[in-house]
Amino acid sequence: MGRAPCCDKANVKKGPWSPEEDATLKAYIEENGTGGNWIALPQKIGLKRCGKSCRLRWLNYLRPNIKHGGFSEEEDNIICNLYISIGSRWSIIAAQLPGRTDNDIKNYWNTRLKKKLLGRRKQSGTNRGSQDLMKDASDDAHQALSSSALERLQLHMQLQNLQNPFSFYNNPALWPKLHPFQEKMIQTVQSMNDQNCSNPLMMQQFALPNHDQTVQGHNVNDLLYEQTTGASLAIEEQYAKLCINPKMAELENALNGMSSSFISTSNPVDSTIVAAKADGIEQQSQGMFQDYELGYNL
DNA sequence: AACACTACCAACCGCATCAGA
DNA sequence: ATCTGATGCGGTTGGTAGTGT
Repeated sequence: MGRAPCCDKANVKKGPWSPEEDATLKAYIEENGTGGNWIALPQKIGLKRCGKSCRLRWLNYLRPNIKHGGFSEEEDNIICNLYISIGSRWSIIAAQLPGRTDNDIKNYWNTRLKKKLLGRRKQSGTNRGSQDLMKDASDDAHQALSSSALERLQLHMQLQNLQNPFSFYNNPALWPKLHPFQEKMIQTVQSMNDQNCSNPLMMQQFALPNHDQTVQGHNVNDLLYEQTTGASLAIEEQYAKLCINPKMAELENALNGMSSSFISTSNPVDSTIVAAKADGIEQQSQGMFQDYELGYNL
């Protein structure tokens, strides 16, 4: 069966837009608006284009006040923070950056910003061989962990100021006990690596859950995001424990009320973000523990 | 000069959600 | 409550320009 196509593919032009097409579309929309019907629009103005294509062209390129390229440092920071916080919800991120489109931000992230930020840590490493091995092993062992989650975790850790001797991540004594399954995975990886690959940060990656998962209703990356935006060291440690060890859920009582207060007060962006966070927490709190219980019982 | 490789970005595709009948 | 078409969104692809060999 399959879904019916949105337009007659055979009679629709694809590929780059010509200046004439741009002018036709722009002139019509500026004069009449979209009429609330993108599908009918191209036929109305004599364009051999799919309605979706017209919409995309208008939103991403033709509409007024669009900015292309030249992202500022401030915009980089906003994108980075929001990505860590809510993931690849480009439309929400774009809503925080006037003149930017979701497509533009997505492209910018995927082609430049991600490399700029994640590349920094790789370059600063002294043992590339170990890191590569660890990365490969991580890829194999954690196929289920989305690349988005890994990126966000890597970014988060960078933002933790890893050189800080008082950082949670630089105090192994503070780390919670790992799950036996996680221990085993780490041993496997270590055996693959003849050098000392005891980088605790990589180890932490094995233990951290998917970016959209939650611990007893606390969205993991919301918690991580709060760490990056000034939560106290004590709270940071508690949250880190929550991320790493699902059995630490009894901490929930102690943390009760904390998540709702930080979501409502400490996030600098608008209510859209707050709503997105709340939505994620609400929807995913159930699945997280089922997943972990399954994993724990393996 | 020619080829290979990489980076960038516009556009496409398919799925999810929304809105109205 | 259900169905259907329109719209929105995010992942992916393909073309092109730039750079290296």
